[in-house]
Amino acid sequence: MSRQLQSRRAATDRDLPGSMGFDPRSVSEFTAARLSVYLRCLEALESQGIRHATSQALARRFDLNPSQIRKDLATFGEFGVRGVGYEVAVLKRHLTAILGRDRIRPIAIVGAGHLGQALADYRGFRSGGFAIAGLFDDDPAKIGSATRAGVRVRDVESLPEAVDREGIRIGVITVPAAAAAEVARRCFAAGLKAILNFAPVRLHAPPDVRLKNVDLTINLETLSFYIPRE
Amino acid sequence: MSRQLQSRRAATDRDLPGSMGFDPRSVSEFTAARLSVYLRCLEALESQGIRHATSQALARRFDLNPSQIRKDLATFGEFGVRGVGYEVAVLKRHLTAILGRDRIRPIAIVGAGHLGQALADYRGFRSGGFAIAGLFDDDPAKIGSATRAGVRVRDVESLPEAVDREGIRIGVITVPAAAAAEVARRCFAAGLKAILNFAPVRLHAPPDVRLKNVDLTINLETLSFYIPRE
DNA sequence: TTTTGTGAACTAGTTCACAGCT
DNA sequence: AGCTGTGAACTAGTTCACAAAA
Repeated sequence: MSRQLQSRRAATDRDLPGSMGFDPRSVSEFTAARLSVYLRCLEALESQGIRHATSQALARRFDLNPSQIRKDLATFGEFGVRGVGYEVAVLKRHLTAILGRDRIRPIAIVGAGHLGQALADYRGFRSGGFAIAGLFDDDPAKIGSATRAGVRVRDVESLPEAVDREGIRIGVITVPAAAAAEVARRCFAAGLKAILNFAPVRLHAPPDVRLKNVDLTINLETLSFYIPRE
Repeated sequence: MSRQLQSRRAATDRDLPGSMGFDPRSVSEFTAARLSVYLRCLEALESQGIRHATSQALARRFDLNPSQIRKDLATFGEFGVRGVGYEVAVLKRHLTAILGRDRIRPIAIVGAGHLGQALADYRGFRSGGFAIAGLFDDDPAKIGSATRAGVRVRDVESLPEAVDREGIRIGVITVPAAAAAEVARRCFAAGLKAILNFAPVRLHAPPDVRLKNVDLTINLETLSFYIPRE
């Protein structure tokens, strides 16, 4: 299964789920994450005035295999020219569309603690094509206050309305572990379709919501596992 | 290759690299990350007074397969009792030793921006057995100041000395993209053996240093890739 | 019985190697 | 000649299924 995308069709076909010619669910998370890396790289190349790149040249920048890159791209169409390589502008345009980077994606951050506030102020999100549409909390002491960079903390009760009005699809959970399950439920109920969870608990999402856990403690512990003990 | 750990040896053997009876390098990152999840779960079970658990019972808590758990554990020894299951205290003790959770691991955070400060103040690290040994920056305006929770910002020039004196092995990089490569070099030179990198650049580390990238923008973009576009 | 520990089977992800264009 | 696109081969990770032990 899931081979239906490997066929020799052009990227402009419009006969699969949605309006984009491919079904994202059949693309592995590894591939999706690499697309993001490729796009970032192409933006850099373009700003350096480089108009043209081969899979080999791209592969050297990360430590990746050239066929990996070609396979990843082939999932979505034929963007290269045999014997020549890829035109930076063309490939960038396609990846931009594939990743939805052509519009600004509003995100909601739930949990205005240290981490939530830091993320709300993080400039990398804006430059990455995201916008902090709202920072929410349920603590009356925090609601109405603002982060260092001036993002106002809103009442989490107003989340559904904000999601609705501002077309938010993506939520970031930065509440303590104990509150995470309940907050996740609120996010699902409000209509969010993707959740990045920083709380140190495994949440489980309904089938139409994509969830990714970024557990900082587990990341650190995994790293430290590999340090040789004397 | 790397099958040498699957044999029927007991967990107390001391004949492999280091002093712990197994070579961490031959353990996959997936397995290592799950060990951390298991240990956290066992701590919870123990505090609830539950003395005993089967792989099936553990598997139900996350959405994992019971044989996955048994295989993960079997990498390190035979900790269970056939027909019965695992004794929580016994398994917890072994995982605690395997993950090095039996001592407090000092970490250095380099980059005292929003994110670095938020991480320095994050209580989850402390409760997870880590201690913020130092928060470093090269900006004279920041050096000497303190985070909300009172962590002092130190001069990054003093990193090697701090690493040496305080036995720090783990570094967290939270500087802007442009500074990351140079900061990483300083971390390697100072003797850090594991790096958690939040800067949106792929760094490459010497072979004796373990590096993990946590790129927040790529995480968000990967998530948003799976949201159905109308 | 019951449940572990583990080869065997399976599935997913990566790399190879080459046919097919330019 | 050179590089893409892609089946085939390979490698890593997961799940199955059952012998071994309590």
